[in-house]
Amino acid sequence: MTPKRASISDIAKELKLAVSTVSRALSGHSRISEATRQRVWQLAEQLDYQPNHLAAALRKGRSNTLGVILPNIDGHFFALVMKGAEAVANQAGFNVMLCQSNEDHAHEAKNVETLMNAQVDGILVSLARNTHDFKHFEKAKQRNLPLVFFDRILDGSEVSAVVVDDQRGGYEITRHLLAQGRRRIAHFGGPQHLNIYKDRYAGYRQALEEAGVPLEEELVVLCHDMSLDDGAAGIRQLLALPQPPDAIFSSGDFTAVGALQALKEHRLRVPQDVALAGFGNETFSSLTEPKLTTIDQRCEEMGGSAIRLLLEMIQNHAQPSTPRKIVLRPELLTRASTG
Amino acid sequence: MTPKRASISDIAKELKLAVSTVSRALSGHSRISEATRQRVWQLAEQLDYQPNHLAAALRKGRSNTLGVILPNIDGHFFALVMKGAEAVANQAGFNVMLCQSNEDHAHEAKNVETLMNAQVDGILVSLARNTHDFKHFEKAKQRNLPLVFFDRILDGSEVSAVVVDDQRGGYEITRHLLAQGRRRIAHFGGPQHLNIYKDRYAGYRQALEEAGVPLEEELVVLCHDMSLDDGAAGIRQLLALPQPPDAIFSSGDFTAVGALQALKEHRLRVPQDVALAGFGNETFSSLTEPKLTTIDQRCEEMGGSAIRLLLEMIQNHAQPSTPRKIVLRPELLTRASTG
DNA sequence: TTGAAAGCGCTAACAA
DNA sequence: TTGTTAGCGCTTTCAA
Repeated sequence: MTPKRASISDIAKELKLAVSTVSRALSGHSRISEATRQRVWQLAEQLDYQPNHLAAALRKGRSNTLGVILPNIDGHFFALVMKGAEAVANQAGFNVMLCQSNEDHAHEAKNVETLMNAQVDGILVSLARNTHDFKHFEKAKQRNLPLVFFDRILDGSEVSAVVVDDQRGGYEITRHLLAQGRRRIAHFGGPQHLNIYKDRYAGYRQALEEAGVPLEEELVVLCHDMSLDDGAAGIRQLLALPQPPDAIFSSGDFTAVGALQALKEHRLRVPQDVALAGFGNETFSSLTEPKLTTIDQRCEEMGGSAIRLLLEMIQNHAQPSTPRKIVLRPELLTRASTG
Repeated sequence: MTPKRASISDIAKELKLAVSTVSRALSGHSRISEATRQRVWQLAEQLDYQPNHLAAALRKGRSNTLGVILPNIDGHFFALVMKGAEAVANQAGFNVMLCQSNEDHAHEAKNVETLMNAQVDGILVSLARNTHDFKHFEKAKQRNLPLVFFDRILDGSEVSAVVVDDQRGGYEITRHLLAQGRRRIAHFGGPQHLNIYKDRYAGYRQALEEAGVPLEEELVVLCHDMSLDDGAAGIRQLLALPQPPDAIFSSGDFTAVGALQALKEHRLRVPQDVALAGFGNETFSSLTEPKLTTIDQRCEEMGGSAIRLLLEMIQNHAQPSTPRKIVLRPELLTRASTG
């Protein structure tokens, strides 16, 4: 029924050679006569030989496959990271196995196991929102399986990681608002156990402090899931203040857009009455009216760098090096929403 | 250095059993005494035994891995499809290997080969924009490797596929515009060699015809890549007409938003002066002002259905059934942009 | 119910 | 330069 695919031993038989010879000829080994190499390649082509990676992987103990665990794949950020990651991996001859944790700790733990069973040579991961510990990675670490985190990492864990300098992003965007003459700058922050949101908040505080503008607790709104609704709710809360803000830095673009819509409903003009900035450079951030000032996180670059780091660790597998951390510089995109 | 992971034979040795017995015990075989099953599982747990899928795959000739080829992974549609696909695959105990063709035919051909070498049990694919033939899938088909296409398919090819009823989508959205009293309805169409754009255009024509509204050639604008710019250019072209349209159905949301922006620049009100509808339900389509009427394509469902179909084909691998085509019903989302 | 043995397709050490 | 052989870890007959 199914035409049996040609194997190395088929070629060997046909050519009356040893399988090892054929294997060497195919893998471009040096100690092989030009004549046999030719014959082997020719027959391989003719039989449409396709190497069986599974067998090679089993034998070599390397699958040439990388695992990637993402909280989700819809959504701009992770999709772009994945794009960068896959490109670099493929270039290096590695396949990529994708798992989604669906923002769930338990699911994430299962993903790790799945990927280990699949014998991936390394794992790239961004943590689920409700992951607070490192337990489910310990097994992988014990096995000396290369592990790289990106974006959402666990503070204090001894692992390699690629992140964008979130604090700098928060700092630059706040400074930009200050430079526009704003003084009552509110902040929409995300869950503070996640490094990214903590750092963005820290950047905000740093900029204020440097400018000698006191931090007003009442202007800081911590959101749950950085949704549109969070933004609208935040606006309601802020407008109820005796002295509302004249600018808002939101740690996420969705929340910023939610805020934008709410502000419009309250007949407040952006940026004249309130300047508004987001974070993340989502697709839609350049489609709102006014267009949203935001921070670009170098998503593709992040994915690419992370995979490169992972590949490096796989190559140097012998000596488990000390964890490395790559910090990318975020890019401030000033647009109409901040005047 | 790396702690060697426990294998079946390790367990066998320790327990003085045959590897075959241990294998059966672990895989829940029936003909096994309860006592040994217990002993085996206990030791497996203790040694933290993790099955080596590679070895099992090699032996069984099934890798429990599916390949997915997408034109790209950024962008709402494919990301959501992937989400649905991955979820269903995982549920069924399959891993997913992701490849991006980057909208390039040659790259796509290479992806097919890569996945075949990786011994995937089936491939799910949506065609690159510049793919016009089926050659690079022939090899897979000859090998009887289950193949499912989705969304972007090749007309006339004998393969299983999951698509959304694009014609119905175009039809419903045009009927909706007609119901709003619009009569000069323009259309932004995409590359007509792609089934999706051809069908949306066909739905448009069908609705006009049924309503007895003649098709005006001058109101049909064919775009290259359905970008924002295409939308803006389209508007310029349409507004130069002696009699501009009172409604526009764009085959894509991006183009629709480009049109929206251009219309605003020309001080035309949406929907009062021109009603505007897109296609695809991109995230941003509900964030524009006014919100965009559009068509939801059931992305996640499409991915899930496609994988289910693929799994079915893998199960029934013995008798290669006739190709099946699943057609999902699109959902019209009427929002403010059409009044 | 358990065991022995073969083999999936490939690579790599050792021998010739 | 080529061949022989062992074995990666697992499943699956066949035999006991």
